[in-house]
Amino acid sequence: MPELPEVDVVRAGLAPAVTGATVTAVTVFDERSLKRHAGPSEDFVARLSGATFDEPRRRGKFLWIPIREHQAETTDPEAPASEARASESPASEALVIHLGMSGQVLLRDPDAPLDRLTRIGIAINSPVFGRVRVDFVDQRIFGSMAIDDLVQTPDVPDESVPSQVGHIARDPLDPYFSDTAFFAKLARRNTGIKRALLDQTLISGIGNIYADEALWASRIHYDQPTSTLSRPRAKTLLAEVRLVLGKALAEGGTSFDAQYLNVNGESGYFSHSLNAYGQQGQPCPRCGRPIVREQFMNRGSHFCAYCQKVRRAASAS
DNA sequence: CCGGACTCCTGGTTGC
DNA sequence: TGCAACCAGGAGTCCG
Repeated sequence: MPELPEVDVVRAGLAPAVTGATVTAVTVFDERSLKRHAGPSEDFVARLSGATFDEPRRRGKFLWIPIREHQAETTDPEAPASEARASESPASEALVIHLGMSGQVLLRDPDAPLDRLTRIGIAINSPVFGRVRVDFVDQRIFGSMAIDDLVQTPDVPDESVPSQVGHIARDPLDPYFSDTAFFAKLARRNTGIKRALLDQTLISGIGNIYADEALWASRIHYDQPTSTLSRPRAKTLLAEVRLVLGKALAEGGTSFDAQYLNVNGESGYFSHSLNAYGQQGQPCPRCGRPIVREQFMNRGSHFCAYCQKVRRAASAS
């Protein structure tokens, strides 16, 4: 399941191909992949056709490509075409991409056969790559594409995000992420730490895999109450989160397959380096006792029952 | 505010 | 061999 590193590999892989590219054709093969688009597929196609893309952006697991300008007929017949043509006007809309559980974005030769699970195909004319196809492939259809309005963020000038991303917190690799604000929110919360790590409105980009990995590295039990985490332990956890995300990012970047122009949402896993996730029954790399798997939050939690125990708050009796 | 249940969804795997 | 049941969970919603 793509988390921040995988999504960022996709962003980085898309950037050289789509930046400055113009959309020449859009095909929606499965409307269910437009579940985050507020409108019918015809509207999606109309708003995307003729669009010119800006550099792709990311927050947490959300990815979007700002639309620099639009050369298709405006949907509002009253609007004078010349007014919307101001060359330096900031993008007001974006193509929003969420990979969900199984989404992939593939850059393909225009004549390449369609993957069986392609849900949306976008043909573009790229200044660098020429004519290519941007295929959205998604087996389980938890992912989606959408055209959404960009809205100014409240805390950083000249920064905007799609309206549907507005509630998503900054991710720990975002330069404007506030560590102290994060610690303060953790202390105020009355919930378990893994729940908090997976709460995209508190800290974004972390999914089940990297939550388990960061908790293992920090020797923290998934259900440790956030309010009982000491500041040093919370700092350690955040540092381990950044470490595990950064490491995956580095490995994902290197596994990028340039020959296929294949921007693959699942290519970034550093499966060789997993210490806890999916390692049930395997010895804990630290103490040798078996990693266990428990059902938690409707998903698997992998941890070392010896290294990672719920600790009482220091003030408790 | 919190947590649990439920929804979306299907290909690959497992089990009979 | 064949088919059904099961499994993976990101994110949103609803309810108690």
